[in-house]
Amino acid sequence: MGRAREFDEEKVLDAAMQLFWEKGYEATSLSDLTSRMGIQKPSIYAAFGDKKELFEAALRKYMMSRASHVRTKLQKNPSVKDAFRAFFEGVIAEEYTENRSRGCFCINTMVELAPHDEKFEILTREHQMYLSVIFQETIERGIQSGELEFGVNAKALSQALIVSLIGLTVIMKSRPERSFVDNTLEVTLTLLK
Amino acid sequence: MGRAREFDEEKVLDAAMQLFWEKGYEATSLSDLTSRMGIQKPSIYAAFGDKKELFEAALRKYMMSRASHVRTKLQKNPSVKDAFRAFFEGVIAEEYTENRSRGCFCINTMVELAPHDEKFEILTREHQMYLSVIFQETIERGIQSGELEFGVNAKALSQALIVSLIGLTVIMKSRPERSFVDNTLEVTLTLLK
DNA sequence: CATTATTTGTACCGAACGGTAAAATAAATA
DNA sequence: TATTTATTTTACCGTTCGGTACAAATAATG
Repeated sequence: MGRAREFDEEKVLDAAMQLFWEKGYEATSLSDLTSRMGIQKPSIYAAFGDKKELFEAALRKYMMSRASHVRTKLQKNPSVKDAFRAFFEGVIAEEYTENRSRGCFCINTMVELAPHDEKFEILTREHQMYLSVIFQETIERGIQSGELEFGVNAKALSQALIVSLIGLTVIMKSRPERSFVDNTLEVTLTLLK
Repeated sequence: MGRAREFDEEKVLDAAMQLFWEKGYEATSLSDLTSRMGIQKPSIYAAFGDKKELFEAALRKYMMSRASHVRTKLQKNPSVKDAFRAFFEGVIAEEYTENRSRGCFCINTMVELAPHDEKFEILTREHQMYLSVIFQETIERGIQSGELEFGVNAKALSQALIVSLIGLTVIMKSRPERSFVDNTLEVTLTLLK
C-alpha cells in the first residue's frame, strides 16, 4: 500500500555522510544535502528526521564501517608490529594522497560537537574506546605470540597509540611536511619495542 | 580630531577570542559577538573588518599568548623530564577542572577551517611547528645537561610529543575517564626515557 | 477500476544570517 | 563657539537558514 520509495536509503545516507564528513555539521546546509543526496527536503525528513538526527545516523554509519576497517587491517598481519606500522602508514598515505584531507569524521565531531552536545560527547568517546580495545586486543596477541615483552601494559599502550593516531590525523589537516609525520610515526612505534 | 573610540581594542578582541574558541567559526554569529564584545556591528567592522578577519585576529592573539605560555612553563623547571610532565599535567588538569573543555583554539581551527581555507592551513601549521621547536629546544637542553641520552633525536621526539599533545587535547573533548589520559601520559613520557 | 496510503515536487514560512546606509552623537580643531 | 571628523546607534538590506503545508504523483489493495 502507498507509493514506493524511489531512493536507496543506504545510498543517500552515505552521500550525507560524505558531506558532513567533509564540511562538518554547521557548515553543511540542507540545500547542500539535497543536492548531494539527490532527494528533496521532505524526503530527508520523512526518512531520517531533522538535520541533527540525519547527522547522527551518518556518524553512526561512519563509525561502524571505520571500526570494522581498523579491525580487519590489524588482523591481516601476523606480526603485531608490522600490523601497526602498516595501519598507521595507511592512514598517512590516505591523507597525503587526496588533494584535501578529510581526516576522521569522528574526530571532527569530537572537536565540533562533543563539547556542546552530550549525545555526541558519549558517541565519540565510545567509538574511541572501542578502537582502543581493538588496539589492545592486537597488542595482547603480540604478547601471547612472544613478539612483545610479557611485561607490556597492553591497555595503557593501546590508549597512547589511539591518542597518537588522533594527533596525527588532526595535524595532517594543516598539511605538515611529510618528514614531520614520518618522524612522529617512527618515534611512536618505538613504544612497541 | 573626531570622536574618540569608547572601547578597548584589546579587551573586545579578547572577548571575541573567547567566543570563537568556545564555539568555533561557523557556530558563532555576529549577534553572539556583539553581545560578548559589548559593541555594535559597525564598530566591529570598523576596527577588525569582516567576520573572518576578526576570527583571524582573535586566533593570532591566541597563538601568541599560547606560545609564550608554553615556553614559560617549559623553561621554569630545571629538569626537562619534570618540565614536560608538569606541562602535560597542567594541560590535563585544565580540561578536567573546567565544566566544559575548550581545548585549544588552534587545534579547533585546524579541524574546522584548515582543510577548506589555505590561510588557516598555513597559520595553524606554523603555530604547531613553532611549538614543536620550543619542545625541541627543551629536549636539547636536556641533552646538554646530561639528563637525556646524547643519542636522542630531539627533533623527531619533539614532533611526536606535539602529536601526543594534540591527540590528548582532542580526546579530552569527549571526556574520557581520567585513567585513560593518565595512562596515556605515563606511556608518552617514557619516550623521554 | 476505484480507493487508499505513501512519497514526491513545489512553494512557502518565520527567523536568523552577515553586512551596511545613514542619522545621531561626541570629541578635537579652528 | 562653530566646524570638522570620527564613532556610535538604529534601522534596515537581501540572502540563506532549517523546516513544513499542500497538492500532484504513484504504487498496492479491495
